[in-house]
Amino acid sequence: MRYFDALATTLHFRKAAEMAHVSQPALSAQIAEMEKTIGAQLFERTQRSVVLSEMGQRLLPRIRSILREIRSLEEIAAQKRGVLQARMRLGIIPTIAPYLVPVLIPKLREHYPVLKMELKEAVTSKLIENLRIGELDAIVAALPIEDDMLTVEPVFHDRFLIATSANDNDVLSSPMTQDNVAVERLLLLEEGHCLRDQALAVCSATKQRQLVNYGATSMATLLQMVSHGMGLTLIPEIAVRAEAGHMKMRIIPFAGTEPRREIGLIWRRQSERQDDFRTLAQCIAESAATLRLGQEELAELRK
Amino acid sequence: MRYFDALATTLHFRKAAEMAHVSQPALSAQIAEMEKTIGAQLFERTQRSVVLSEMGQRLLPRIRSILREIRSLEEIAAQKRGVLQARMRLGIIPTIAPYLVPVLIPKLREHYPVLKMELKEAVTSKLIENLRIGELDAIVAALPIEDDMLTVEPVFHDRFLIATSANDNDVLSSPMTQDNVAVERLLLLEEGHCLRDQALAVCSATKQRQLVNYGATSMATLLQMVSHGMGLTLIPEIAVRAEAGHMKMRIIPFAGTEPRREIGLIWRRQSERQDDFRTLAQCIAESAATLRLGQEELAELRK
DNA sequence: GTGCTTTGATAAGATTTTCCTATCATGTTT
DNA sequence: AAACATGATAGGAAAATCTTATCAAAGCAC
Repeated sequence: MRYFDALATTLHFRKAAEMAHVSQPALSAQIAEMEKTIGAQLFERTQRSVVLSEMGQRLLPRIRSILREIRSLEEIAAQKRGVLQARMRLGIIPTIAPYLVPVLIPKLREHYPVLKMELKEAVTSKLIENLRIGELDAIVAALPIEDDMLTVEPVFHDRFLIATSANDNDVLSSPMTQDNVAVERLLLLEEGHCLRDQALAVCSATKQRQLVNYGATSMATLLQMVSHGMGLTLIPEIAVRAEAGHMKMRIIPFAGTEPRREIGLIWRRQSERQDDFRTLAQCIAESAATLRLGQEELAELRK
Repeated sequence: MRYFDALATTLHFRKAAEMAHVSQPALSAQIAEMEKTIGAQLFERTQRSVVLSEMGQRLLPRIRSILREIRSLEEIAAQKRGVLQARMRLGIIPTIAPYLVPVLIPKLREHYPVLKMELKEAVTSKLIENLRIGELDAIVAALPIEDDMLTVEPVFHDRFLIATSANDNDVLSSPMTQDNVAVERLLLLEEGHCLRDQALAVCSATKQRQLVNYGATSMATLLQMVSHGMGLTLIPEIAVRAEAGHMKMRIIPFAGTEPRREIGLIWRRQSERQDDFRTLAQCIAESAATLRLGQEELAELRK
């Protein structure tokens, strides 16, 4: 049934097989087997395309419903054991994971030693896909996320600061505002990262043509570039201590209203593990709080 | 899940294994496996008894619902192919099967050559059990049957006649009524057959103490006994031609209002194969009609 | 057309799962 | 005490499922 669901979703044997984590022949065989026992075609394979047959259309909602019920069953079972006692598969976006995880995991280990955490790092769109198909139980990502299937719980705010080279004294001359960011020197993450879009939104969108078009693959490489004087970038507060500590860099807060991103925990609306998620959200909020910078720290980073 | 359902029903490993058609160790292992993956006890095994744990109670309705949905899925698939195209597992009580089947099967074969009929012969209570747990799709039995899970469709009436030895001339002296049946000579089927109870109901219940307590295992043996002068019995009309034809026997209709049984087709209320069942009921009615006796035939049998 | 890519089906062999028979341990009944 | 009933365990067989490798057909580039 999972294979049927996947194939009905993708209408493509290979992609469905990938989604179901099996080889394409295995999926083919199972679909063929299913059609045999049912005694009718479920999919019409015209050349070049796969389409649901009438029978397939009729059965699809039922099968989806069954799969949903089974998943809910698993969740109830997990829930029954107590808060955060069952395996939790958590997705985290790459601009949060490396900073949050080292704080969150020990904290969880301390309070919930039985909990098995499985982590996955990917960009928001991938995580949402994984969440929807039930391969993840929850994800940590930047808001807003709007999706009827999902419940979104805001967890903490993460302000943006400017990271630039230690030699760069220009940024000290006047208070840093969103308008006077030197966009022509702005370095960004590669496409797909929400932080890239947020950075563009923060800095005045009018000058975007002048962008340096590079696209770093991670926060760490991006800041490596910054520290080597190749430009400046927005850095989320939670990343500062980990990244700026051992690099020659200057970190400048914005003047006035500081731009920030809101980070939330997201799960499937019909999930039965509400308590788990609320508890987890609380832990994440506490972990994030420890990553916030004090005044002295900020002054030091400003050099 | 089927095993879980069976065990929750029987609260007994052996009986559950039997119901699920597997060996007891197989069921034990699967339940143990299920408890392991869920991480909690599903059943509490105190000495001498098996009880659903709280977790088990919580999961039971969900699992039943899933099993029900899966069965409904199969039925929809079967139905979609057209009327009476999918395997039909039919249960028939022993006092009908041997007479109806030889007429019904050829008829079905003619009109629905693709149909695969699987027949099972057992007493009503066994058939109902099998129907409820989904091992049969429908049953043919004597009414009344009252069960919230089931739908009952009356199909035909089958009157009772008196069968006695060919030498027995007493029965010819006066018109045969329900009151003057020689109950002390009445032979019956063994316990469990509904025909036994019906025969007792037909003949005045006041004299039941005088019963010959034998209990034949089948209509054929019963009539064998009758033809050897060991007594008399009630014979359903549909059985007469097959049984009385080659035996020395006298068949006498009741005078006045003839006692009869009503035969119905019964299926699970939630089954999706309504059309199949209506069609099948029609075929059964037609088959039964061919077993009805004509006037001349009756006269001949009276000798 | 000839080669190249894509797509789903097929084949063969390995792996995993599930099952069955036989047996055991424990408590119950006679 | 002996026979019985009940669920767990062990060992090996059977069945289902998966993976890799390969194929055939169709679309596409040249």
